Amino acid sequence: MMVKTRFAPSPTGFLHVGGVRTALFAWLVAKQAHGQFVLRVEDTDRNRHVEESEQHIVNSLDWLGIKPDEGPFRQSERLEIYQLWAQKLIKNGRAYADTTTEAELDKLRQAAKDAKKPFLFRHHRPEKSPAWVPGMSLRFKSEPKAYTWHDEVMGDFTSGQESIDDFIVIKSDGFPTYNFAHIIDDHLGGITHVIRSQEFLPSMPKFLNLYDALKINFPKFATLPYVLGADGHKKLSKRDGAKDILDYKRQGYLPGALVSFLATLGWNDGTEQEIFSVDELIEKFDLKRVGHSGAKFDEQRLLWVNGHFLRETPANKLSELAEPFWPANAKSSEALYKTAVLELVQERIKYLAELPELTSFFFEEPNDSTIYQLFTQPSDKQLKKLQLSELVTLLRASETELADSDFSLSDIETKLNGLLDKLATKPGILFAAIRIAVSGAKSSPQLFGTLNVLGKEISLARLKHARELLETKA
RNA sequence: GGUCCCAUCGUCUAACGGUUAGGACACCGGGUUUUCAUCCCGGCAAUAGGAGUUCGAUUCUCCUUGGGAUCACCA
Repeated sequence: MMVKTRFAPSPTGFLHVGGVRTALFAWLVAKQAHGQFVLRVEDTDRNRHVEESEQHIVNSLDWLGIKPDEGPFRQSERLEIYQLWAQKLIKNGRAYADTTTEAELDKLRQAAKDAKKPFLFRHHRPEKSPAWVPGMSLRFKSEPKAYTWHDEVMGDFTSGQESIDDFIVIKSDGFPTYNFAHIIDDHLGGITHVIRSQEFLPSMPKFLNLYDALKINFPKFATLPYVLGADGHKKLSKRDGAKDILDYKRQGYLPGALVSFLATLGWNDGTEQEIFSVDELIEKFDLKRVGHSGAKFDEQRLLWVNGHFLRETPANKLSELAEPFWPANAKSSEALYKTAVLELVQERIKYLAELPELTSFFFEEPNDSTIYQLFTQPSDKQLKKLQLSELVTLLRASETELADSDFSLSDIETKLNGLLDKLATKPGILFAAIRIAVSGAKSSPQLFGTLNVLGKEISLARLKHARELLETKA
């Protein structure tokens, strides 16, 4: 039988890393078995429905390369199907119209709570209920029994009849509940592996009871532990500030990095490998090696993974990816120039949205007061010992020396190393001074490359400008 | 409260019942003869507690503690 998995989000907002990981694992299971992956939108709650949500979910998965083979299906478009199965249930005496009001329900629940007893609706089943017609809610008539089942991740479970109860299958608005619809859709869709997060585990017995009533065979189940928020120990949720997965796209994270990071959040292959390509994941992923406990979402680690992927990206590909991230004043710059700049910062950039702060001085003159401040209050210990007049001398000498250079990388190196000997000064001093003059930044990419990319004209002009700045203040 | 799930460095995690409890992120230190970064080397740092089974327990069992989920006409 062909393996078929699904991801079934409800369109109530954006997708966050927790949801994405569930989708990823389901997708990996399908791809590994050369099976199919289905996207199903569980839009049966009209109150919580968010219009743009479905498109957002599709876009998110698409960005990550998690492409559905089928779907997106919408449950809201399959109402007749659920009606049909509901009738089947009624015919078999396994569902009844429920006319209990909300107030009555509250009262029953409160009474159970006061008595410190669990609330079970089946203890309050009406003796006889009216024939079910649309506009009424329909409740499943459970037949409590013990169950034993296997979970591909968590192992074997047993449950007693105390955890089985009657529950609503069709709401009074005519829409099915999750509890009902997902079972029918999975069955009709030929889903072989139901992979979902932990919050559904306590509901398993009642699901199983419904499978039985519907005469549907159990699929395989796989329960994934939670992804937890970084701050607390609670499951990641939008309420607690979980980020939209597309925020990572906007920040210049690479989909491959997210995928690798998310895959290893709760799973590993037993080796010491830390970074995985998608192909490796498809080959190596194994539900049996998914951990049982929740995993905190650690942005630091994601940052590291992303930096790794960024460094591995070929130059031409990186240029393409970086295009939307350049600072505004880079617009008029030539592609060749930007590529050269990018090459210089590639090893230090963690996410592409850092590009402006890392590269701004390549596109605009550094700020005078920043330069002045860096010279007068340097963080560098060696620089700190120098008088302004000494700095002026260093800068002037650099100008003279570089005026003769053809500004090739090797010549810049030769000239400046030569100057080091001439002035009998330390690289830590001379090069730091040049760096500040030219970049107005306390750190920058390697100096010779920076000068080379900036070019002779600009480099010399900035050296001169910085020197004059110091002279007027000296 | 009932039911259920979980428990190894700060974090992600590894360890056929036998290891100096391993790796990675973060942090700290050193090196790669300019800074930062990369890369390399090194350091810090963990089996929640208690019983039991066993020659031997991170690993199996039970209890305690702690954390979490769930008990909706939400999914």
